[in-house]
Amino acid sequence: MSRIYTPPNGNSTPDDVVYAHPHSDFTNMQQTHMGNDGRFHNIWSCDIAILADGACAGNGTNYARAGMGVYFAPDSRYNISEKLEAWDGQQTNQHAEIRAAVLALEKVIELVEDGCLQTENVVLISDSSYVVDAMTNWVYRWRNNGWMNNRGFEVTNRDDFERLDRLINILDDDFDVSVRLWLVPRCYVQEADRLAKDAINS
Amino acid sequence: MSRIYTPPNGNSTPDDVVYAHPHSDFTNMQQTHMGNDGRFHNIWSCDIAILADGACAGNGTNYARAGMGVYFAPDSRYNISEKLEAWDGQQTNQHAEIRAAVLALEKVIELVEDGCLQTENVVLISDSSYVVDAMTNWVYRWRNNGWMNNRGFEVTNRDDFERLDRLINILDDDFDVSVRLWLVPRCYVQEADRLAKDAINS
RNA sequence: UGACACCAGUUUGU
DNA sequence: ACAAACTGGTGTCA
Repeated sequence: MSRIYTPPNGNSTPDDVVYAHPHSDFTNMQQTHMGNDGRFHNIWSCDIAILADGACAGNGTNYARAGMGVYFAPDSRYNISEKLEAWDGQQTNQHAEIRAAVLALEKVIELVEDGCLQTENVVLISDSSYVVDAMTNWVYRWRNNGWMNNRGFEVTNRDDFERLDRLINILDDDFDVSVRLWLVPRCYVQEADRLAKDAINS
Repeated sequence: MSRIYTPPNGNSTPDDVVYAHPHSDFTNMQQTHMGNDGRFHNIWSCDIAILADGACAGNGTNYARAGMGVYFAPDSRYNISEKLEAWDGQQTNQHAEIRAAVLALEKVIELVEDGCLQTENVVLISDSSYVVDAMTNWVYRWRNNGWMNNRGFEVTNRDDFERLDRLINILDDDFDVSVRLWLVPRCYVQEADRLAKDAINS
């Protein structure tokens, strides 16, 4: 199945589609359930949408600092605001964008394994055509050509792209969760952007 | 004589060589002279350097639009900014690059015939190895093999290559002007690039 | 296979 | 206004 998410109405925005969906907000959930860790969690059996965004202060300079934001819902305990550690790869905007998507799907797997989330469809929302195009178009070529870009060099951030690709396949194969990506304008991922920037300034 | 220009110091750039040369700037010229057209022109007796560049918006698409830029000096009246007309051949980057060189040398001949330029050495500066290699290497074979490329097909843009080749020979034979070509990185032909792009967006 | 151009698009920043 | 980080493509030759 296609990894591209297309909203029911072609012109729909996340505001229309996600927030109109009663199941998109974890925090409004009243039902709780004791998870494998002995703590109470909300239980979901629904389609969910997640915002992922990266930020990088001083991008392109040698003092760049990158961070990732993953947003499930207002004040959700599952939201992520994480710095990209200096030892953990290049401090670039692109790297942060990919890594945000990775964190989002890793969290989904964690929640599903924990039993506190039951879902069949995840929509990963990003404003990065770099990430969305990579996972919906380019990756199929890359898998066949040894991850080479048009200029004959190895694809930058290959490790994280492979990781993201693998996560999508694992969710599909092992958990029956189909992940699709939705490319949206910047203004619709502000909550995740906030979380990414907060991580940088902490 | 070789058509390749090699700067005195192998690592020199146009910035080093051209702009350090006091005669490279038409606009600083104080002496004027009435030309054949009854108008006043600057008179030169010097070696000159000219930047030529082509641009092509949407190159490779069916809505491509190409333009040429020729740069003598800041705000020189001799600078050229010209669109490649639709009826005047293929709208491609390569075509524009060659045509820019053609326009430059046609302008030189015009100025020399007008008597407003006296020169023995012209350096035509381009960032196109396609054009420079063609005029400094490949053309000698092409003249002997009926303008065939390696794959046995006729050389693309043959007409303009022949025209350019002829201009160089005419300048040499009829005007005692030796033309040499200098291949430089993109960043050194920005002024001509600007003129080419301006032509497209007009 | 190599090289030089010419573009298209997105994000991140100062 | 500038630049960096990234991808995709064509135009052409050897």
